[in-house]
Amino acid sequence: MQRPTPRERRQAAARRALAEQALRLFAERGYEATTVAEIADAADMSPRTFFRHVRDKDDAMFAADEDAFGEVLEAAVPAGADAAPLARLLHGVRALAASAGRDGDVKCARERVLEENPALRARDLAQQLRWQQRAEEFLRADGVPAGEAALAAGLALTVWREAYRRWIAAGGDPGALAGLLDDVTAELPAHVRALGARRG
Amino acid sequence: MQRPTPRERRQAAARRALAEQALRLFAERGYEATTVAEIADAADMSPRTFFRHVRDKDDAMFAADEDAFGEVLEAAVPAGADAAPLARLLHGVRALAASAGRDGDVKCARERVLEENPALRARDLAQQLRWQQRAEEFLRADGVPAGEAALAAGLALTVWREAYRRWIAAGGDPGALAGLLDDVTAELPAHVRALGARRG
DNA sequence: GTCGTGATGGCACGATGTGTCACATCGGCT
DNA sequence: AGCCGATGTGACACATCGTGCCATCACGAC
Repeated sequence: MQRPTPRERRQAAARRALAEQALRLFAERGYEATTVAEIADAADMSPRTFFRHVRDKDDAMFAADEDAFGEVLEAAVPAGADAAPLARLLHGVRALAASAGRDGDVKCARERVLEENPALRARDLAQQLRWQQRAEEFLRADGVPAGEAALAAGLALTVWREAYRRWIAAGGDPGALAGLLDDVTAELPAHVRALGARRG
Repeated sequence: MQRPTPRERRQAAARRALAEQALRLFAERGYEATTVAEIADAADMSPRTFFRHVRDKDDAMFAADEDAFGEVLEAAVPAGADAAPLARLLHGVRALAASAGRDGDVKCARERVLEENPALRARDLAQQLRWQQRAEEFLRADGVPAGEAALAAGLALTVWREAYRRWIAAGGDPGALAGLLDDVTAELPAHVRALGARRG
């Protein structure tokens, strides 16, 4: 977490501007109806420069978030291989909720755009998969067996996704995400217990 | 399940040919290096007709599977709202394993292609999300509350994905998928129990 | 055999994404 | 201050993607 160089600062600013303008334009006139030239123009750069900052049109909307999330998560997962893997990951997810659960209006608008555009939704899911894989590697680096780490990471992501889904459905009240996360976590045992109790 | 018309038969044959040739070409020379014109040519149709059968280049690879999977799953989920939601879904998933766990070589090749091409992986994840949503709707149609149905669907998909991942990692032995599915299911209680036992 | 419906192919077009070169701008250096 | 290398930016050309449009062809009904 050393201070960014001027170069990095300008690049980050450009990515933020692109993400903001892309989300705005996608929400206003739709994803397909928005051209790269328009996004680039709204962010004060040439179309050619647009592709220097982001990989493609989809990437523009995700350019901002990609940096922060992973770092927040990994920094908040407590070390110590004695605790349960899923418990450790959920601790990190809770910290992520505190960070991500603030500007609910923007997140709701973003979710509306994702809902209407399968290509963007797919991109979002791919990003979530990368988080899951990073969480899995994190556990394995602490000696957790591969299969156990992968399953724990998958479960943690499922809990996060369901809590986030409920949060958006409820309007994105600031601060409510953490409580929903606890709700979903508390519901896990019931699902699994009922599974084991099935037909003796 | 009425017999298909000649038109539907030809269309299905075209989609199968496209999926087969697309997977082959993507595996041979890479996704980016393969043009739509080449896939269309390998499947004996003009580029223009290519886009009549599949939405875009990505879609060519998924054109075949999209039909079967969902039907198999939904047909195998037992009705009866008295059983636990997750148990019902996992029963359907087990039937899916019996159907999908056969030609492991093709599935491994397919997975290699997905691993090397984020765009295709994203498409695959989007398809999995659609399955999850269909499973959720299926439960809700039987009176399961929304939140419970969504979480159960998410958990079922997580179990499926982890079992499938292990199956591919182990080489895709025919018939081994069902056993891995049972393994992962059996590991669920440990993760959740350890979660509850954490700090009193 | 003829006609109509639907599938196909060919053409043109806008949009996406990349290679390449030229210019501007910012930093350190004397 | 003035120079100079490095990096960022713009402009053009280009291949590919995906679609609208119309002409053509195959197949079934009569």
